[in-house]
Amino acid sequence: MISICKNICMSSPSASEGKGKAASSPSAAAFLLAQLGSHAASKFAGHLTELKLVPAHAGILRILSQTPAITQQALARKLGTVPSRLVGLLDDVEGRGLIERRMNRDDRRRHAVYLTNEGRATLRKIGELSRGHQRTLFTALSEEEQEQLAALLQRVADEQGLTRDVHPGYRTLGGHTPGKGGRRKRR
Amino acid sequence: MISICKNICMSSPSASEGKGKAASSPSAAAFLLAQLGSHAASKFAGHLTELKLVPAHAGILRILSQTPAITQQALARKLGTVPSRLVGLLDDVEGRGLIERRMNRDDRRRHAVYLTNEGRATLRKIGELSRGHQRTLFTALSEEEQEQLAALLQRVADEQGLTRDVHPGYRTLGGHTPGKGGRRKRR
DNA sequence: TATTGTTATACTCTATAACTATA
DNA sequence: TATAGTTATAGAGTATAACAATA
Repeated sequence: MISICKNICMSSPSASEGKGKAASSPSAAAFLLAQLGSHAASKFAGHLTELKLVPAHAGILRILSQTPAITQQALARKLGTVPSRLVGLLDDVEGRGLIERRMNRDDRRRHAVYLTNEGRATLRKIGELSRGHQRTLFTALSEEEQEQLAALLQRVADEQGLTRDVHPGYRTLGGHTPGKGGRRKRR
Repeated sequence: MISICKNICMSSPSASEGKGKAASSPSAAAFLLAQLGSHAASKFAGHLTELKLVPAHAGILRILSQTPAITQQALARKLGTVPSRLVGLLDDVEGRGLIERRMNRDDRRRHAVYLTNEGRATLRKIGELSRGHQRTLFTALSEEEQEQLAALLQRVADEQGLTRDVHPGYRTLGGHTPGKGGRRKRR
């Protein structure tokens, strides 16, 4: 299910530039961040396959636990994606009984999306996976150092204006354009 | 050239789980890492568009500067990709005069790939971009804190067995399989 | 027969735009 | 007319497997 596909992305600017002072490159931290972030995300996705879920599913479940009865439009906005993409993802998790689309009686165009009990149980399992993931990821650091790291990262994230809930994917790092599809006009 | 495509990937497990102690979630650091890593990689790719390059190009140039005369097979291995994919990427940079494929006289199947002078100049520009990237990424931190962060990250990366030169991409985090192509047998 | 570089192909993802139904 | 959810489609990426040249 999870593929082992790799992708060329960057290479470290660690090379020998200094005049002998073993100066670690000035952009080493940025590279490390990207490299480790990729690694962390990949490992997390791997853990999720135990539950036969992909990261996007987990993101949906979590948002639903925080914001029940959300509409698909709003959910798409929160996740930073387009409503059309949500359809299939919601189909996945609804088909497995993790969420429910309930009709809104006031406006029958809208669906209110809810987490089911099974969805909540799955979310708990995801939490357990996450904790295990975190433990194995940071074995090299003491408890205190982990907190130190988290604090530094949080400050960077805040300054960079990242939201605390969701992060966009890594899809189009290659500098390509994802395709300009569109339906044909029927006659 | 660079697309703004977002991708649902994870959501933070930051939710209210503790009993009031404002306990930051145990997997917050892993999430932050993934989120910031994505952000950093995306920004770096954005900077690279100034040079009309994608991250894979930069990775190739850098490896060539460290390992001249490398064969395409070896280069592919170093980058963690398949030789067939390298072909197009090398075509890109060769078409722009940044690299050269020279015929190996001893074994005419092999190409020795070299960086040109123009390629070296481009690599220097990439270095400048990287430094600027790093500066804007870590404005929130003092010089000392940046070093602290880099040290922590490096220890994690080493323990996790990541190489210092290249990192795999973020392509297949969605848990999909990239496609089972293959050529048709002629006749 | 094995290996190097290359090409053709299949499979996948993702956003766009049209579509249906409601308002 | 406008909006919510859906579907069909286009465009692009990536690994696979066959291929040609060489060993």
